[in-house]
Amino acid sequence: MDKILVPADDTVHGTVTLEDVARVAGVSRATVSRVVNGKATVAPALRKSVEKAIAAMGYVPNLAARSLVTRSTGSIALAVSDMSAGQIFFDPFFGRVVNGVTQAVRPRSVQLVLALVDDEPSRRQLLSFLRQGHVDGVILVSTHADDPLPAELARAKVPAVLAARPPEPLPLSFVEVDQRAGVFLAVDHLVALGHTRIATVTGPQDSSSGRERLAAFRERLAHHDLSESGCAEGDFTQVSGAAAMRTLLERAPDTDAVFVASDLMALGAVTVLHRAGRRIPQDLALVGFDDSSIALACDPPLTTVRQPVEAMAAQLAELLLEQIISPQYPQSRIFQPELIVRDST
Amino acid sequence: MDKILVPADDTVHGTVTLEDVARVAGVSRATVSRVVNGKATVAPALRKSVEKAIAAMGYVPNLAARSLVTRSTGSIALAVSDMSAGQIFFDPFFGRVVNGVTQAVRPRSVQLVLALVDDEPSRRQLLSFLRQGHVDGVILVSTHADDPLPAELARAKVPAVLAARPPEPLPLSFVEVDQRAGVFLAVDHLVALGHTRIATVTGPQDSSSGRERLAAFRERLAHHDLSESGCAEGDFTQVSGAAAMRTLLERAPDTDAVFVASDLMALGAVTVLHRAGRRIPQDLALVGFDDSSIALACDPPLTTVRQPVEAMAAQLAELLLEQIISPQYPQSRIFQPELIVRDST
DNA sequence: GTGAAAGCGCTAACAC
DNA sequence: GTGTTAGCGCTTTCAC
Repeated sequence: MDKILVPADDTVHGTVTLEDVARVAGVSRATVSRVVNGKATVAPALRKSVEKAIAAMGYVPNLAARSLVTRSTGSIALAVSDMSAGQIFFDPFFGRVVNGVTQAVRPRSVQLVLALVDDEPSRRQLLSFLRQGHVDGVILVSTHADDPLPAELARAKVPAVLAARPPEPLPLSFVEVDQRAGVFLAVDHLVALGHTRIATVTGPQDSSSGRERLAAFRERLAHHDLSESGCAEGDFTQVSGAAAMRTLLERAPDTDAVFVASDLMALGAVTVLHRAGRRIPQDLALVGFDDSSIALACDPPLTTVRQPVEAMAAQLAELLLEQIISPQYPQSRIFQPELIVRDST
Repeated sequence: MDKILVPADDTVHGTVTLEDVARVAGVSRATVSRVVNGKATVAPALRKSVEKAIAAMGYVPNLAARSLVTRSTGSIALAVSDMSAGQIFFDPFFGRVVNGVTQAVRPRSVQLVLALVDDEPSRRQLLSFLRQGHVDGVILVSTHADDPLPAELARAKVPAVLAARPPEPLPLSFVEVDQRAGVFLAVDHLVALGHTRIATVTGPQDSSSGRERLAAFRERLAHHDLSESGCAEGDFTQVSGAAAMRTLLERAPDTDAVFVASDLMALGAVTVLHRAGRRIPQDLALVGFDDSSIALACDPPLTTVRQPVEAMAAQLAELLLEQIISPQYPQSRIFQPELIVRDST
């Protein structure tokens, strides 16, 4: 009884139960539960005294107990599946995803569980974690095309949404940027500026975005009756961008413009260009992809194709949350990219 | 009964319970529980048949039920508290923290819940989340010195560890890099190179690391009988680093070396220097702090003070996990930084 | 070594 | 409107 004297702030969770509150407030557990969950059907007077008791006792509901009966946890997982998931945060792109998802779920008091998957054991661990029902669903950011995870999620019937179109059709909702339109924007811009010797630094060709961007690049060049001046593959890292640029400089020295498939790789390319004494954009123009914070870190600031990542991430959360509330047919949402012209072209 | 025929892969979590497994294996729930939790006291024959039933039925334990009785969840929170928590991932520093923590908890099958705190509501939300016991503890990365969160965590008696020394003494374990030693390394290096007109771009002075680095900078300069050539405050962002560098160039044009309190700010400074036609390191030498991936993104690659962030993050997880298993006296661990000499000095 | 039984704290019918 | 009651699926004494 003297628990009432204990200030709420000092209360260790789990000490005070619904039952305790009910006893003190002189009502039943059900009534307290109704008040806690904001159900309308409680007389103002009772509600008042329950609220008082709750405050006085520092009552905090036990999530495990609640979730045991409601079969929902109030949290979702954000899984990043990549061979080098540990390096993933070096690309500000992922920070934007985390941020977008966080902002979207916050008003609903949904928590985010972060899972980095970079090998077989960690994949199994994630799968079993999901099956144990510790989260209500999962947003999967999977970068390589042969990742078995999307298919496994579909089979496991875990509510899931993907941050990209799956390589093969899967009964899963996904969100994507119109890669093709984005690349067209970049190429058209370069062509309009009068460039004719256009090369590209591609993303890894075992990732769908890497592949799609390269295909679109070639398609658009052909559309303009141009052939590619050069092509070097990177893996979306800065170092690989630098290496690819060096290759290009060597193999196709007369290139006058380069479409680089990510801003981070473009940053690597910029450094190589500086060292080689090539001025940007006078000697060589550069267009990136993403419009992450890295685009502004380039010198000169990078012209790039903007993906509305935050909005896409929010949409991802949206789709998942809907899916969780009531199972529905998989849906997809395509976002349009935008060309951001800065000083590198 | 024909559940046995259902392939494990198709099993939706929650369908099969301990009880079901027990019935099929012809044992009691207690025995199944023992097998699942790897208790030794089970006859090999029974264990065998239980395992068979589990596999056949695709049984997955229900975490909520388990956690209701064990009062532990198998997950911890990583909370980032900052006015601009959303921007936090633009600094690769935080990626390293996430990565270090992830790697450390993975072998123990502990999950990571990410919480970004950037305003009053989100702070209250985190606090109540922690009190509800949905995680067993929290690692707090708090950047500003007047953050009430550390004290609140201590009062709430939530197992917690801090990624930096708290401004005022608190009964909480923490991990930190020896800021002073790191700055000394940087200053001594510059002095040894013959620089005498040394300025600094500081971190925000409402953050402890920002303050400590500035204080150490001045202390070490004095030790060498030097006075600072200039001082401009940034907020650890690239943009602020650029602005601060511009200020310095204007107010103290004869500066021949600058200690910049973070790599990201140094990146901003580099750009400004290029534009101003100052060569690095011939006209002006630059030393950063952190050794994040940004240091290599600089042109020239940045000499910087390396914080062993991954190791620190792992230690943080370690301390928290120990704390959770058995409450102990708060401990602190100090890590030694290291000077990484590259081409900017 | 194994099983029976008692809850963990909560929600949701269902009566009143 | 409000209380009573019956579990949710699991772990864990405590007998056997």
